[in-house]
Amino acid sequence: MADPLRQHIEKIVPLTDAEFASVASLFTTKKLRKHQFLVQEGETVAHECYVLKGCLRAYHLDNAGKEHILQFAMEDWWITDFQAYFQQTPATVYVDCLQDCELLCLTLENREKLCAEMHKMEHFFRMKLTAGFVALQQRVLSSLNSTIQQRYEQLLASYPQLFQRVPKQLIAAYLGVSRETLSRLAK
Amino acid sequence: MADPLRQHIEKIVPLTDAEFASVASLFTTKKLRKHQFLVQEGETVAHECYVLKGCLRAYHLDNAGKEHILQFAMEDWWITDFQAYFQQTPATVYVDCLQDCELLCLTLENREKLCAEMHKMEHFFRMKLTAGFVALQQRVLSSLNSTIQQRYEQLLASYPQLFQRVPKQLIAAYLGVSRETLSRLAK
DNA sequence: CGCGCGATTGAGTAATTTCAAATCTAGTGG
DNA sequence: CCACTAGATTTGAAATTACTCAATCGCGCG
Repeated sequence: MADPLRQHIEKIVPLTDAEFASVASLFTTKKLRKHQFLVQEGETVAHECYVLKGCLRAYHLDNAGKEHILQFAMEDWWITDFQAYFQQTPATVYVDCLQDCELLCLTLENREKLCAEMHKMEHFFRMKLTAGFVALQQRVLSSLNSTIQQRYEQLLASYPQLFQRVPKQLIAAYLGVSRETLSRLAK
Repeated sequence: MADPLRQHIEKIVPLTDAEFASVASLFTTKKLRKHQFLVQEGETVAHECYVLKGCLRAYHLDNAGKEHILQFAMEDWWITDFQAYFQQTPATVYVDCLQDCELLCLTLENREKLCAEMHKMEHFFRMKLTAGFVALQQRVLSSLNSTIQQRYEQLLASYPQLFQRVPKQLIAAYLGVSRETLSRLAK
């Protein structure tokens, strides 16, 4: 049978059945409906979550009440307020569901336990972070050197599924332009 | 005696003398003068570098000939074209010296060897990546929700030494505004 | 002294935002 | 099946902001 988490991990490190069982035992499942919050500003953040099903976003609410989207997550992605999670500080962003979701949740304590006890899993998380780091650098770079038009097209080319699942105004809040401007660019 | 690299690593994991010796043996030193390149676009990237002395920047040159600065690095920081280094693809950015520099260089092969053979070092690199990931998310967020004025002030507050060492036009190229606009904001 | 680099200033231009209104779309209940 | 509604998208026009281009200023160094 296909276990998405196992497949996800085994893209990077092979696991025996026993190893995977002990990994999986540290996750808890969570189901949330559309519009429910996984994280709210000011809360402590207990988990990072692997998305089995659904679509979420992490966003910051500024003083003027505008939402700025830091990250989307769909199946096979991870999401939380990573700063608050890793540093165990109060959340500065909201994470909510854009669709009904099923998640696998891991506490920081269990994450560190996994890393300490299974070298393979520390390797896995390091590889995931490496990819995430590079992706974020590319995002910073594209915000510096690309037009909004180009960034819109790159996003569309990279994640076409995203455009089927979320309204365009959220794409605008991710790219950092007003929905009106995005609408005019998409022509 | 103070070995900066050892102190840097031991902020995260303690090492015996023998362990540090085997870590250190995998680094090579490199000295570069101001204006010399550590990485040029199109090259393969052999090393990531820990900065012992000096100041560097990683920047992208766009079609119009404008420079967009992805990262600065000073003493106790790491720099390279991380995408090209980790993925072993041709460099897309330039890295050059803003001052005379002394670097400790590590190949990807040796990095992976260290991680495979010393669990402690894989932990070290994972922790560094975690911090880097969070810092990049914060940079993305601040580019979405803060004015240039605020980002300038935050940068000044976080890295006052940077402003002593690099011309303001490079700060502008890092923040993503023209030097004229930055000059007007700094009042 | 004069050169070169960096920083500043001014004026005109281009792009994006804001605000308001109109239009479109999907889901709901009758 | 149709009307209604809420949310999403589009359009228009004015206001704001940053950009470009050009000129000037300031300063350290040969």
